[in-house]
Amino acid sequence: MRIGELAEKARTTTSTLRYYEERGLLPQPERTPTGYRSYGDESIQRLEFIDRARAAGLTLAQTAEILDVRDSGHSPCDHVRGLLDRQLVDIDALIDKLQALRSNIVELRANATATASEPCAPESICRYL
Amino acid sequence: MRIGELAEKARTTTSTLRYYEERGLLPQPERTPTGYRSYGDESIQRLEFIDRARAAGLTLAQTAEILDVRDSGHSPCDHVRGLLDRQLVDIDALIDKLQALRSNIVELRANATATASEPCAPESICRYL
DNA sequence: ATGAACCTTCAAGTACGGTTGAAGGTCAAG
DNA sequence: CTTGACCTTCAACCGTACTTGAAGGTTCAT
Repeated sequence: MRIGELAEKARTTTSTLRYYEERGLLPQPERTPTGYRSYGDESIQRLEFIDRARAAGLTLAQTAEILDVRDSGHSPCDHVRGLLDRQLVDIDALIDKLQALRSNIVELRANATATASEPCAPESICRYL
Repeated sequence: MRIGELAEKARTTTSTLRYYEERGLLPQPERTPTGYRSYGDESIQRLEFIDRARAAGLTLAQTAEILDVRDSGHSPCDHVRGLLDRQLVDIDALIDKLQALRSNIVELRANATATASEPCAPESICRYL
């Protein structure tokens, strides 16, 4: 299978596949005599895994780590559990931060409505902020 | 006031101030005869405004827009209200997305715990994802 | 044998908000 | 008159995940 066909089957682009290879997510594939990349069907599974990892919010670097562990013959499962745990902590912190930001904006917006009739002083630039 | 003093008063760095100038958030300041930037006290107010805009999640580009309106002699308040409204919509969408991601991770993690004793098949890479 | 559609590499650009470094000029104190 | 802290410009770098473009080679159908 050449790169275009794999890209289509994995619903991505050829540039992304070359990029994944460069980042170490895909192994260097065999080449045809004229230098074209040649992939086997297992590449589709691998790309589906990468997709699931992305859906779990893992970065390409984290995903590459998991694949490295698997490629070196070990089970990456302990590592994956650890990553998922850290993901949860990080995401909760981010949500908290966004909710604080949201509260801030809601308050600013309410204040802006309440005082909409009075003009802002130029030196304050805009008192709604 | 030279750039170092302003940076200290506004709790930032000289590089950031030069960067803000380049991005159009700070006007080009007067210069001393030897080329040093020379700022008045109003620059502190302006930097505090920029800080509040950042605290409301506005980008430097949006903040520069507001300052442009004010600098051209108009009140930016209508514009600011619009920006805050859009901020709220965007942030709500982002929170929703993160909560969906969180649910996904929680489910993956629960499944990982439940099946921790069974080894993962190599071709699935890791079935926890 | 020609043209479309595919493939190759390598470099650079995208958004975001700065930071870091090099190479040099200026200011105030001792 | 020297030392150290300050200032100048310009360019390149950070992380994230790609995309875009240039310049060229290959494959396949007609």
